[in-house]
Amino acid sequence: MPEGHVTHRLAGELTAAFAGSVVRVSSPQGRFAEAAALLDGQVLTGAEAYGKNLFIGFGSDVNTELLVHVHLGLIGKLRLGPAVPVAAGDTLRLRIDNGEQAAELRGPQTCALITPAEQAGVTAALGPDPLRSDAAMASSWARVSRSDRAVASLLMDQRVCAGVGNIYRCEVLFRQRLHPLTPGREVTRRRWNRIWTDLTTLMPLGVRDGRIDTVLPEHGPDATGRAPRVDRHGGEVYVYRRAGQPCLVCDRLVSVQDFEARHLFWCGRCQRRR
DNA sequence: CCTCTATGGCGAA
DNA sequence: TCGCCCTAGAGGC
Repeated sequence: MPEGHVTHRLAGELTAAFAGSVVRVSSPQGRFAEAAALLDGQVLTGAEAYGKNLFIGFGSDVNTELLVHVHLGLIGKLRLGPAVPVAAGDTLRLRIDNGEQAAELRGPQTCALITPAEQAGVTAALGPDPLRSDAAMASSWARVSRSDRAVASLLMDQRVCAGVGNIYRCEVLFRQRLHPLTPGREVTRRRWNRIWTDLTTLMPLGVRDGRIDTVLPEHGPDATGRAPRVDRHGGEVYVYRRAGQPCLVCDRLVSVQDFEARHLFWCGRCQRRR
């Protein structure tokens, strides 16, 4: 269940564990069996993340390099751990094993064998990724500033900025005190700049910690004396999945609304259209 | 045991 | 806009 911080963290873990070594590749569940057989016994060259997309490279020769494109979707999981035998009937789509450690992929939206050219096609369709040093935020501003769509919608659009999901979207809008339904056209360049900068602050912390924490120290349990409110996803947040609970800043009950097939959370007092 | 939900995105209508 | 896809954990009975 990933936003961009998860994919980037996984890319680092995969590279650290497997880069440069010959690996066994299999698909116990069967859906990726043909491709897995092709990769089995090859060298894993490294892994790279772009937004919510993860690319795992195989092959010793640049000309014959192949990549596994993984997108976890809503429910996919990729875990690294000690190599243990696969249980019968396991839902394991992809397994990578170097004899010591194993990576196990379950429930992905995408697990496909692609060429470098196809990878370039995937990334070309994505907006700048706040977690990448090559991110050009100007391209996201260009889209936002001429859109009538709500800023909440634009933030989730991977063509606008890659890697942001529902938690980061709701939280960054709270932190910047911006109402989620503000049309992109009404977002000033200065304000979008702050949103972008905030994402480039928050998301690396998510990669480092493996969880999304967005609450500033002055609103946290240490300063306020209240109990920490850690969401099931593992982090402490202002509004995400806190509907009906008091805002950590103003005590107004947090609002929720279904919006484009997702839950949108915000504080009706702290967050204004502007 | 069943039902619901979830950090997502696609294609059909 | 809706249904659907993939899986696992939480909660209800």
